[in-house]
Amino acid sequence: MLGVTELTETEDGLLPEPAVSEIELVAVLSALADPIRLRIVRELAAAGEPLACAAVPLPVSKSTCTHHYRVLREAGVIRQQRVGTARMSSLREAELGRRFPGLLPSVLAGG
Amino acid sequence: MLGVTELTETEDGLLPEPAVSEIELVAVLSALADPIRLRIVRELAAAGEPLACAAVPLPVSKSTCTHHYRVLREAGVIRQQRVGTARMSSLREAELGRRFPGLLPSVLAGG
DNA sequence: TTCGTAGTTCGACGGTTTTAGTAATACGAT
DNA sequence: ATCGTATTACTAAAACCGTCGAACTACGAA
Repeated sequence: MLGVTELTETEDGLLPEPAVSEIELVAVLSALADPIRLRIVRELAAAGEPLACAAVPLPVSKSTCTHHYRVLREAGVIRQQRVGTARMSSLREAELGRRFPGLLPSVLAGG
Repeated sequence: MLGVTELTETEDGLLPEPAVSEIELVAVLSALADPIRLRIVRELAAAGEPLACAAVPLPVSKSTCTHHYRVLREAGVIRQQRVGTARMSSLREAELGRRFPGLLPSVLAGG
């Protein structure tokens, strides 16, 4: 079962995410090609530590917010973990850098 | 009128495109977040010289093909110029590199 | 146990994107 | 002039995406 994405939440509250080798370029680019998701990614990068969804102020409803975080997670851009009632999200910066070197930095730097 | 995108074709057959400063990150990412357009961009990068639309074999109809080239051009990723009956397309590699350093190389390198 | 907080799921709506077909245009060659 | 090639424009259908509200789950605190 090596390399297969978990379909259900693991015991430690980690939500399902693609393995590094499974991360697809088109999926990552699609995930990043949205102003709100880009903003989330930038906040996470700036924070440098896991952030709760609610910690990033966004001009959309909660359900839309959930949607955007899921797109990012399923693309392999972020990781999400249940901690109590919160979902702590963090950038998969190193893993992404391993799969697509230079991509995330250039996006984060980009105006 | 400096820095304003031309709305109509210029005399030398150059099709309307955004100025470097007008190129938007989200637009570029959206443009690249499609398998067919990514393929076009890769072929153009590999060729290193302007290519006619018809020179890149694609599994879609001609009109769809036109559409994808236009998306790339309007995002500022490629340049298109009429040469006789053909539209020669080329990557705006240097300009893109100036606006978003490292972005295109990382996308081209990515699996 | 009851309440509040954080977030999800579901169904729907509206707008955009992708797609193809058909007709039209521009040009080079005959 | 006419023909073939390359490509666009227009139109219309299908698929996709971002958005919301309402109902729901899960957890911690009082």
